[in-house]
Amino acid sequence: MAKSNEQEPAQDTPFRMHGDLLTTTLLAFLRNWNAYGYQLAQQLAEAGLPAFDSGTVYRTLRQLERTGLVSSFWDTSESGPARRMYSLTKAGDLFLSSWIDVLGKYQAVLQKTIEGMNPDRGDETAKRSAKSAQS
Amino acid sequence: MAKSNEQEPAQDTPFRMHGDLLTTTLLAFLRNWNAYGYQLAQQLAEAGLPAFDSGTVYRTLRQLERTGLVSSFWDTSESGPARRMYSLTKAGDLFLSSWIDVLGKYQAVLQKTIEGMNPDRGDETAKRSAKSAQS
DNA sequence: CGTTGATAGGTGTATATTACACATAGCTGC
DNA sequence: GCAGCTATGTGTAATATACACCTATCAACG
Repeated sequence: MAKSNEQEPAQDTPFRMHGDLLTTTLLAFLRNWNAYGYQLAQQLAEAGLPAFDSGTVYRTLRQLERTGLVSSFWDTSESGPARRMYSLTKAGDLFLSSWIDVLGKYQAVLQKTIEGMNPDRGDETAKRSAKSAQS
Repeated sequence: MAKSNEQEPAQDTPFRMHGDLLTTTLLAFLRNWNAYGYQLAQQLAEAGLPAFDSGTVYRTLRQLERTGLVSSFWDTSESGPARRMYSLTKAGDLFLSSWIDVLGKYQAVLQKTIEGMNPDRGDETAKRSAKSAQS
């Protein structure tokens, strides 16, 4: 007993590669310039982020609009298909700011993990089980 | 026309505060030490991250186990209710590493947003609409 | 004119994830 | 016994996502 079944290769990694990161990143882009969905989807790809489904991008933008974080209007000034131009609202800006804070906290936690956070030198070979002596 | 309906206060912010961040953070904690669910949920809270539902934490851990990123065994060495002790598998370690890279990219994007990425000085008052002259 | 291809914005749906409420069980103190 | 903390779960409704698919505009080509 007390045997951990190590190393069985992960079946298929059924993880969503995204989460609120899509929402946050879209708002971030819109903080600098107004843009339309097709363009945002491209910027996402160019930024080296994992590929997003364009349908998801469009749907997410509409949802952001429903909740008041962005606003949009049809732009027919250019030739070609009409574009729905989005811009960040004040509420969206506030939301983004708070989310950037949260993201920073996650980053801090992960950063500590990478560096090996224990001041008493983390002994790699003998992983401590739990934080033994504490409280 | 072409009027954007600004400032309508967001209805209720129906956003999940988490995403794969929970998965990633759990794996990150397990990289340093083995732990059980209750403990991990506490560490999450102590790290200043937005509160997680404990049920979600437990469910996520089981799911991580199903996919082979962590392994577990019942620990009855201490008094009190039995604990399911988790540890990171090799697959989990690899997965975590790649995810930290991805997270870094998101951070980079958001960071640029904060700093005001345009070298030509972003004029706050006159937000450029789209990346006008380009291509 | 017809068709192809790029641009642009969607929808339907099956599956996955999550928050919320609630359930179970061990153990301690009274 | 029983209240309360520890510890781990489940049921379910709401939400989110990937994948496949659809519509429409416009430019170029023959």
